[in-house]
Amino acid sequence: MEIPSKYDPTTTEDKWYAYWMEHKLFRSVPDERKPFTIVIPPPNVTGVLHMGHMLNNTIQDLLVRRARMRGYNALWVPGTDHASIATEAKVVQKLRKEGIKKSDLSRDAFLEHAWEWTHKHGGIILEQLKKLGASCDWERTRFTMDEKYYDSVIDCFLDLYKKGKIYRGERMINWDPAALTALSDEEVIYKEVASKLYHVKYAIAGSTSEFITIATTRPETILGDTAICVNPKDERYLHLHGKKAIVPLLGREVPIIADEYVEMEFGTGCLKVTPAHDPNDFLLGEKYKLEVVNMMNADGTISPAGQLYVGMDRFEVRTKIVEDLSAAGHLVKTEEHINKVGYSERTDVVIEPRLSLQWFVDMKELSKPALDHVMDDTIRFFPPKFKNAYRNWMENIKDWCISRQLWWGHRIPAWYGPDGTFEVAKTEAEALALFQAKNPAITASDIQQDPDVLDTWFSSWLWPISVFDGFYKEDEVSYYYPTADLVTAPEIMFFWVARMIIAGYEYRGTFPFRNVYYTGIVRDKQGRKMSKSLGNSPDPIDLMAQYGADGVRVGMLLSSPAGNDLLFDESLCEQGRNFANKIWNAFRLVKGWEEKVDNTVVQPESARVAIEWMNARFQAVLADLNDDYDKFRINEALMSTYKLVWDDFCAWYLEMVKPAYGSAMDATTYAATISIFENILKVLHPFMPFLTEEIWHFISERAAGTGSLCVATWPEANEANPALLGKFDQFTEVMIGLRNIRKENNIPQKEKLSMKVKAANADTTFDANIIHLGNLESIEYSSEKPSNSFTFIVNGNEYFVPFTANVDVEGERKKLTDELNYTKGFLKSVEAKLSNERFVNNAPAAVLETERKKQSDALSKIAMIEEKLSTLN
RNA sequence: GGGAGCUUAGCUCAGCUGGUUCAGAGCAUCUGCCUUACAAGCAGAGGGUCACUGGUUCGAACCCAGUAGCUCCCACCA
Repeated sequence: MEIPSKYDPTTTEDKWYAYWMEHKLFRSVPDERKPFTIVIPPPNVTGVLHMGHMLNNTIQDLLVRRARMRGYNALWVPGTDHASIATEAKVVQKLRKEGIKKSDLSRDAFLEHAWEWTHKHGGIILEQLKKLGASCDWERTRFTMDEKYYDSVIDCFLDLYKKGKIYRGERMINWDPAALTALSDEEVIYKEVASKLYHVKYAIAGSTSEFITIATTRPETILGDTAICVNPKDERYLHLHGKKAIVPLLGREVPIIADEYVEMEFGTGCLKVTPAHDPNDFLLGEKYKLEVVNMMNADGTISPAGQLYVGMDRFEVRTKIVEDLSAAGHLVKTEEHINKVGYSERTDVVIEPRLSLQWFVDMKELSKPALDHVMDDTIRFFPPKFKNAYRNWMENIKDWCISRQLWWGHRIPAWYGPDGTFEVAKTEAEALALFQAKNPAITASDIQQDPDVLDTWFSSWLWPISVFDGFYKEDEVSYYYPTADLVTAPEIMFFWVARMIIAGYEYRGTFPFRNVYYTGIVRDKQGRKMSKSLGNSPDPIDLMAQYGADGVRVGMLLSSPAGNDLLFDESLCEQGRNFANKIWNAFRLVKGWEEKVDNTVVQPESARVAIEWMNARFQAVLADLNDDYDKFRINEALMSTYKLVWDDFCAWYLEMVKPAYGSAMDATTYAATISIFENILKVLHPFMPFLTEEIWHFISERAAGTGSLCVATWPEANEANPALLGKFDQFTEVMIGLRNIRKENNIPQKEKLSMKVKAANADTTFDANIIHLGNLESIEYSSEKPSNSFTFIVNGNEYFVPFTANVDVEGERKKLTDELNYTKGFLKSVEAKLSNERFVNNAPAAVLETERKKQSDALSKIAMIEEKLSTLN
């Protein structure tokens, strides 16, 4: 059979993914095994795969595949999020392109479009995840608007309402004038912008000469002014307390009040108060019973209450009113000013603080267990530094505004009667019954359901429960919940992670996941966040086509410790691809031996030792690997595996057991090599599932399905034999010594050499390999020190390779002299330490001991080198 | 304004309890090799004031204080 010298992932990947699906190897149902569960952070239903997903899902797949191999009943639940505002925005945009305005459509007609869009684009991302190799149980794919899931969201609302945790209230909320909806605080992004601070003077009522000057960045809100406020301690304005000011352009008289809230140092120390359009002003308004003038419409235009500029956009008005103020002589000056302005996360328009009736969740009590159990490490954060931010947020948690003025989502189960009262109920019939209990005359046509939907996160916070229909049946949720690990981005720690923990304690009485692994942000080489608008993000599908899914997986994991941003560079994928190719070629070599196996050939000593060592080495790395996984040091686990394969297995082991060209191989060595290779494939599998599965089946016939590598048993941990590993290190040093002699003196590898050893610590374990790999005639042990030889020292043993024909004796002398000088310098530093009385008196015995050993070793080495120098002639 | 974190080789980062894993890894670079698994490879080599300043200690990349720079999170200074 001819195997190509380069690994070709394209056909392999599709073949094995189909195989895994066909044999339902990712399927999980409860059984007697211990469960290991991961729920996917559901991507937006109409989203496409980006690099962040790649990183995130590669890690999840890695964890779940390893757990599966370790005998857990491993389940990775996939699904998508309806992403109410994001999806609705996309649908609105698409309709606009077709010349349809949302406002022209009925709710039902709009939802029909939205579902159509969802069915068309929904699940693309899940198909893309399959390309990556994601081992999800696809039969369980959930959507946050599935019928049952929808029900659980509504039931959760009803439950919290009954518990008095949900209330409706008029609050200052963040209003998105483009999407025409309220946003939670977390959906507002503050950006520093260069703006202007306008100083505007207001006349004092009853005086023609007196003025008071305020400073504002939003002059258009002057239309909503109902007071002027100064600090009571501010001596500049004492004389104005209790007087009234006249709002420019409008001529409205407003009170001048005094409150500590005003900073005397900022601006003029004098603040205009617009209770309807600023959260702080709103509080002042409540405190001083001020009039509330709501001068802005939902879309950011001026309302009739503003009196002037009615119907104009808020930003046009800003320009216009400044001109008018200036013309009327009210503008004192304009300063450049940097301030922070809130933008909508989704639509990127400036948020308008707006007074409105919204639904809220009272978070104070609900969140308590969620705070405590992260702080006491019941739920562990990786890296733990995020506990700080979490605590900070949880300790200052505010009520959660959960209503959104959108159509796409879970509709709020509240109905309003003709008198404005409301009832919360699961269905309209139930609501009607509640109304009729109070007033039998009310009919269905008298009541109307709240038009708003719930915040997306009000559904996704139930994800770890509701994917198992945990609100309705126990069989699955009691088995799979709490889940094992959650892999997500720190950006959604408050949006999602914290709230899932809260819901978990509220509805299951325990944590939703044991570990939270926070990935970093995938950035480009210059450290910029990858984004569509910058165009700096490669298409993951293209990448996988180019480097193979395994190559990209390795590339993603090579340099991404938890919580650290990943500076992505395609060369990482290249390295991943090269690694895949290396493994492939190791396989080709081993496969090539199969037909050379000869039962009559006796196993060479060199191979016997090599096998023993390789097994020990494997065990040592396996121990590290398991430890790295436990600590979520994913990139270190990968690097250990990388070195195990490349350095230990390929560079050393395979060379040690490789039979001479054309020679046969003994059966024992071949079998052992296959066994080692299989173990290596197992630990590689979570990183590179496709390639390893391919080789696994090339190695031998496997039972259909059950013989798949992804359900093979993770290698058992055993003693590593550290003594042998130590001897091996010594062996490699001898080999390096020999290679250097050849290299420096241009002695071809083909030329056989002989070697003599004056051994202080004779150990012949690896001699057969030294002869084999070093291409030596022999190794002779003697107490003699042969002259005219190349020499090197390893662990107190002196190695001599007699000069061959054309030798540079001077060069050899210089080399020895350099080494001598270095060793003398080293000795000097050690002796300086040892002659320091305070060191000798204070350092622990063990440290002292090693220093003394260093000293004696250096002394004997110096003696050896000097002696060798004297034998050169 | 408050908080957290970071600064170690050209790049990305390890360095866990202060001392034999103590100055490391991978990549990149340079040199020599198409050696019958692999040039997507092999054999070697160079490269660091551990941000800076001081302190503690017999001993500091590591602990403490300060300084500088960078990053992130939180917060309504108009």
